[in-house]
Amino acid sequence: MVRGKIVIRRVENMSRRQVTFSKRRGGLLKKARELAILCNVQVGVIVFSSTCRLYEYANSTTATTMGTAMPSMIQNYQSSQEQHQLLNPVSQVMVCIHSL
Amino acid sequence: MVRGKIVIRRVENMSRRQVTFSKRRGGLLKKARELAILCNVQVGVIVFSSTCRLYEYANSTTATTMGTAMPSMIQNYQSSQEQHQLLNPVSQVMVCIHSL
DNA sequence: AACTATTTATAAGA
DNA sequence: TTCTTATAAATAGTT
Repeated sequence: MVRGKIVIRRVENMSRRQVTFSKRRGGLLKKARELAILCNVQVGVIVFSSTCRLYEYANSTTATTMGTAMPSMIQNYQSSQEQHQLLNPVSQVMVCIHSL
Repeated sequence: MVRGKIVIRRVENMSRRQVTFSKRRGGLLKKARELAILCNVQVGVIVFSSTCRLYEYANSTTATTMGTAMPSMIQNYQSSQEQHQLLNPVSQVMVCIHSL
């Protein structure tokens, strides 16, 4: 039962954080899918867990092959950001080593 | 007032669709931000309206310059996709540098 | 944009 | 991890 309002701040207890992550990640992806369908818009969501596991949702308003929605979304994003990227070049990479 | 459950299906009325888009888009971005903070994970959301206007949220768990979170997220996404192609899912290895 | 009845999400407990 | 349930949060239709 919800005992009261929670404050939006990092959950310190690790196992509680894991449970919250699992629940809210599902909720976010569901909301993303609903927004895409209801409003006929392009939506992309990327989530990396603390162990760098990837969770994602992406749709396309145009017909595409399975699994191409996110790359297409990223292309659209980069196109729309071209001018900004010229001003703010980024080369940061998060390196991941994790046994799965 | 909500008269009953809605079916997740494209809203046909244009002005209602616009209102739904505005409300739910805000809700989605808020949920994304909450997930990132509560669970200390990397979250990226991209939404393109039907007029191709961009709405986005992205955070980074490592310190980054303003406005670099989404490009960083995209790089991580593309890296993780490359690794999926190169490595067998069974023996995938990743390194995770992450602030906890 | 504000209101509010209802649905939906979800925190904590089992 | 899944289910339950009380309560908070989101939101559809109205104004």
